[in-house]
Amino acid sequence: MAQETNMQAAFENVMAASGNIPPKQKLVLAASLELFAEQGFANTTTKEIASRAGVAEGTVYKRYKTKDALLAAVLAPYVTEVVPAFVQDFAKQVVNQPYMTLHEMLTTVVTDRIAFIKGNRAVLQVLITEILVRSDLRKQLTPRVLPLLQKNLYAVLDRLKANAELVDWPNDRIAQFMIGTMITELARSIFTDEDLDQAGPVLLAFLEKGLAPK
Amino acid sequence: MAQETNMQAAFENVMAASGNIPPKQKLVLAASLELFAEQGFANTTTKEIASRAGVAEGTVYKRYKTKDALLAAVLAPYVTEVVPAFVQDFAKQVVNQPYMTLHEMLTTVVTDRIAFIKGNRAVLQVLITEILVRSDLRKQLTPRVLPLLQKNLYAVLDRLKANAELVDWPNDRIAQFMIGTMITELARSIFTDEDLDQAGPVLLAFLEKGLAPK
DNA sequence: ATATGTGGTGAGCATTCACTCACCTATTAA
DNA sequence: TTAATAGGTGAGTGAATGCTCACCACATAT
Repeated sequence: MAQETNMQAAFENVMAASGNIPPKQKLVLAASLELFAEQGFANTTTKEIASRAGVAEGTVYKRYKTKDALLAAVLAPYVTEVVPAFVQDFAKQVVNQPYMTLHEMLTTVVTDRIAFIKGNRAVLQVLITEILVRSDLRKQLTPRVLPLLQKNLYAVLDRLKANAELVDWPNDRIAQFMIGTMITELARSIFTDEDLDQAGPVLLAFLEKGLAPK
Repeated sequence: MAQETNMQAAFENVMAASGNIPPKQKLVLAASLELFAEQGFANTTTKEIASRAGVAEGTVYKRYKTKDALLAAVLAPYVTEVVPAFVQDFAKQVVNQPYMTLHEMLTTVVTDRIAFIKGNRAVLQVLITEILVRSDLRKQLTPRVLPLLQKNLYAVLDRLKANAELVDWPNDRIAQFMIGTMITELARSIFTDEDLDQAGPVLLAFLEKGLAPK
């Protein structure tokens, strides 16, 4: 499917952007992400990171001057590249197709996002945790994500509402339910460690019914 | 409304149980909760707690021997008292009323939970954050909450399904959507700092439509 | 050959922080 | 009056941890 291909392209962009990074530094990044997801950022020591990456502690600090910079380096590509690419990708698929139905749109969103969650459980878990803990990160992220939603998603929602295909609620509420429902699936996978393959149709049906006009 | 009264009773139980606690220790608990919610558990020092509570650092350790014990003391009453009382309270209202419709049940749940979220934003934020970070807490909590849901909520769901009032999905999926949708409202309030007063009807409508039979 | 730069190392430093302890005060018990 | 107990204090401590730095290895340029 086209959306999956494009999403993978977003990943590969990140990987390509980290092409200049020497191999041991990649190990450091990978170990950081793993440990942050397992134990949380604050409960992870740089010594642990070094040991899991199989490098000396000095190596951890060679490129990333502080532990915070390391967290930023792990999350930044997702915030500045993957998520925007993801949203704009969605836009390309959906915005320019004026006859797309609610069902078709939700199918796209759900399919896409489930694949995304599957491929990024660890990063997403770290990101959500740190968003809850660090109010500065919250304030940094909001102006980056909100306009993207407004310019891409909201236009589609307005059109569907005009066609009486979508319930007449404020766009932020509808986005809340769409994104929130997807995140319940992430939460489920964190709790149960179960795979997400079966989830698609149910999530889709729940959203489609819940967001149908009255 | 009856459910709100009962829920307040649950709060008061906690407060009453902490009746033996000397006043300065209550200040310590209150300051801990505030700071944990603002900065996260790991980013909060015992010196900060002491200073916000207006006591000496030794006082913090008089009753609670470790910082972890302090976190437990803050969360425990909610895990062992408030949440179970809350669920069983729900049971009393709903389980024994065989003619209750989906609409009535969801009204109860949504009304109740919104009030609960409003009154417990801080604790819930700390609880969710720590659940994401500490896998041990996750494993400790699951066997305490799951049976409660199964014995109380699931019975009602089964009956509604039998009456063809509720969509025929597994109970855990339905619970996921119910709880998840409520949590999206908590997330919204964390992001926007907006009050939750207006949310009730929309959440209710979304759930009711989403969970209606096909 | 020499110099320069990049990536890597790990012992060690400075600081922070959870936690302790000897002491104080006040209330209750004997 | 004395003893005992409980709550409170804050300077002090040891361990942990983020971070540095002098040094090494190797490649490329001069």
